[in-house]
Amino acid sequence: MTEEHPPFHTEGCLAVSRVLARVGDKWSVLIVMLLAGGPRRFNEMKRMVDGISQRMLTLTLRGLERDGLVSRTVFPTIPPRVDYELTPLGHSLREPVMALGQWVQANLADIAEAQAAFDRRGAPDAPPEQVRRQG
Amino acid sequence: MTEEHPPFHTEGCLAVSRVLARVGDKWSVLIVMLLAGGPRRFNEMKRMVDGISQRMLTLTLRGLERDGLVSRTVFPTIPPRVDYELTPLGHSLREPVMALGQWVQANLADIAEAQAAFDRRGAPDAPPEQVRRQG
DNA sequence: TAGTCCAGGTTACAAATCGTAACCAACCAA
DNA sequence: TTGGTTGGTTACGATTTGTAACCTGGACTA
Repeated sequence: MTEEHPPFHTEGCLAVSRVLARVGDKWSVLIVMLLAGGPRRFNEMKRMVDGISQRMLTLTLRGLERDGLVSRTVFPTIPPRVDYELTPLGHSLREPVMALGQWVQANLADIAEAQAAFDRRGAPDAPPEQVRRQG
Repeated sequence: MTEEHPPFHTEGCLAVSRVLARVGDKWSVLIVMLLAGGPRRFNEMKRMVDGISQRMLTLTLRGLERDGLVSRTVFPTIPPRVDYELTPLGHSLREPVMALGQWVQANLADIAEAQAAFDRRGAPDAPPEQVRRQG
């Protein structure tokens, strides 16, 4: 006990990680970047994000809307029309998300290489775990 | 046809979103931030990240190791000792992750308020999907 | 001598989530 | 009447996540 609470262990960091997991998931990022260019309709986005299903698009948009990052506007026409748009909060998210995106792009090769090396190590047979330090 | 490829739809953005989903998941972020302070042992991390299970810690660390963000050092002692440490690549990730973290912290209140408003609007007795179990 | 512990993992199994496809509502065109 | 539109929702199988139990293997203990 009397354990000093590490700085990353505070509720702040926990909340951060929760929100990060939400805004950082595969589809959310793509949708935020897509909406960064302006409001879009549902099916328009479905076509653009190619690979996403109606269900996942709905769920992702609901999540973003719930977090206040995206606004949803329904036009009571037939057939229905629904516009999605980044809120100011959503727009402010663009910057850090793009920073992360740029990091990924800049290090994509390193990551791919590390993955290949890791898979090479683990796949063929049981390689000896190398001890690099003394304990 | 009107099949113009939108800018965010390139393979680059797809790879970015894939890696982002990996490094941006709930546990990975906490672990990267935790290891930012220096190398740690397995159980030490398990205690610090409170709420994570052995399995998820193992899986998350394996994923980070595979991506070249974390290095794993085994000491062949009894009982065993394993140190995890951020690689230079992992350290370089700190910056954009913390930027995103700062955005989240700065907008935590807005997000919470938006969530509350959304839940109030939508379903007084049908909460969407938030944490239902608590440890 | 057996029993227990430790650290770090793995496995078995339940619960939640993702993904795919089908269906629905309301109205218009043919 | 049938078919087509848009924006969803539901059903259901496939992944992924989470929980709990077990394992190793020498040291400590009774």
